[in-house]
Amino acid sequence: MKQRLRHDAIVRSLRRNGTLRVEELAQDVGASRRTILRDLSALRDAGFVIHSECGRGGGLQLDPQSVQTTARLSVAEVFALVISVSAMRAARSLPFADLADAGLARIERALPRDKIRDLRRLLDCLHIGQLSPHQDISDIGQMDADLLPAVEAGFLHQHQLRFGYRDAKGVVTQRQVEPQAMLILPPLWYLVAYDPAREGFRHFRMDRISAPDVIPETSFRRRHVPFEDDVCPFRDLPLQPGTASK
Amino acid sequence: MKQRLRHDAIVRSLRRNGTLRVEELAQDVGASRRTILRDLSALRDAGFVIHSECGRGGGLQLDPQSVQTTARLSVAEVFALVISVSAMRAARSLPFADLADAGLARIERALPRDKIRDLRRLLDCLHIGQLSPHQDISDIGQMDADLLPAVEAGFLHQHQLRFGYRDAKGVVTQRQVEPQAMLILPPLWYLVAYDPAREGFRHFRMDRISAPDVIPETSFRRRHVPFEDDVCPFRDLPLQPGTASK
DNA sequence: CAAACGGTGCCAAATTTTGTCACCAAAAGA
DNA sequence: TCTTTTGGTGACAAAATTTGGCACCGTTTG
Repeated sequence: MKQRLRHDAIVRSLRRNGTLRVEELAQDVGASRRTILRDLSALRDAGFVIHSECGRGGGLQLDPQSVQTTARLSVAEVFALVISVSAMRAARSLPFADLADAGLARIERALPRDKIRDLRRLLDCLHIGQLSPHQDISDIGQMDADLLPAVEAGFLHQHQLRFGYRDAKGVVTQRQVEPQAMLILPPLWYLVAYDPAREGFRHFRMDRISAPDVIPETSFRRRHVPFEDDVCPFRDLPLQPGTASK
Repeated sequence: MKQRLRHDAIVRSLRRNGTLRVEELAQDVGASRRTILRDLSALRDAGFVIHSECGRGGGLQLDPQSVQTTARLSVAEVFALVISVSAMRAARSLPFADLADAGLARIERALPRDKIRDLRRLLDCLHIGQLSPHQDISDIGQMDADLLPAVEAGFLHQHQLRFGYRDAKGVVTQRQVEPQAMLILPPLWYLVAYDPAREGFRHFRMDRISAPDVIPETSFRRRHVPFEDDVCPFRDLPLQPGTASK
């Protein structure tokens, strides 16, 4: 049997049986005592907490808190998760915030270095505030599936975005703008951008943007965005406590 | 060099160099052409999208969208992530919902089977609604760190919970109840439980619960919880679209 | 057609993993 | 104190897996 599979089998067996002796475990997964001991060492290296006691009545016990899963995530998925959970925390509706943060931190640590930098830069662009109670939110639409990648590319490579925008009256106009920030006024998300043609900042509701497109030839500098007083940058919220430690 | 490490090296090299021929890649990571081809096959199995073109000017190219991370998460962390992102989606403030869901689905698939069942049962206990605008939310406190594991154990094993509860006037009473559901009225979270001593259902704000404790000897049956009309079970929301497919 | 390139099957050589055995350390009884 | 039980380590040969080399196939491009 392959090493990896046996490791999984050991974890399963320990979880099922509570406490086991090495001999029993060896018989259970069909491997020798020595191999089991080697595997235990590897599993402990991998982060599983396995208590063991010598002598009569001794045995092995897997700390149920340490049962782990390995999941493969694409970078875009990680971004989405981080931003979603961060927004959740920002909205202060979060009894599981610490645990979720710990999970995020672990996911984040697993990212390649340059992607971590990208993620930080994206989070730098995020701001959050309170929606005015007078705002009409009855017509929230679906966001364009291509919007996230486009906005992401726009932010990270400082490229202008072109898209169609349908305003509150339903009139669609073509825009070409410099993306400067994203603003969350739950439950609405806005793209805050500088429009060179109109020489000023504009807020675009993200569910009203259609057919977004990155213009690779373009480039621009980041500007100071004039936010309202009650808008707070995401990075000022205490995020990912796990990243600092270790 | 170990297989796993070489696989990582291949991904790194492809990401660095954009497009490469098999020969070049082999030289880069110090392995033979045949081994590289075998590794490529394994990587594709593992979910990496690697484009290849035959003939002159051909070569390999890693789809940057598919760059993946493997993260090890504890089960509690997965629960916290799933519940957080699900709540996010329920609050309808979610431009990245689909991606985050896909990530969650992948994480969920990686869980051991019985833990998936536990997760489903936990989600079954979750309900969400709208907080009345008259509610005073100025005194939201920190949730007890022991509460989540206790509530989880209570739900999953049908054990009663004992805890101290501080009501709106600041008076603390001892309770021993049957946990029946969790109710989210953003930004507040409530434990909905049946109190046998008082013969009725009670809502407990989770940030006002202290010193929670599971009473393992006890057991109870699930009851039909009388919810308000605007309260909706979590499971009725379209969750984890990825889990159904495949 | 020939050359450049990715991809596959096969098999012996290289490498890693496994099992056996001897032995140590700690805990629990007798 | 002595014996038994049980986790843990080192060494080494046997077993299993991985690797490299080779021949060969299919596709694309000039």
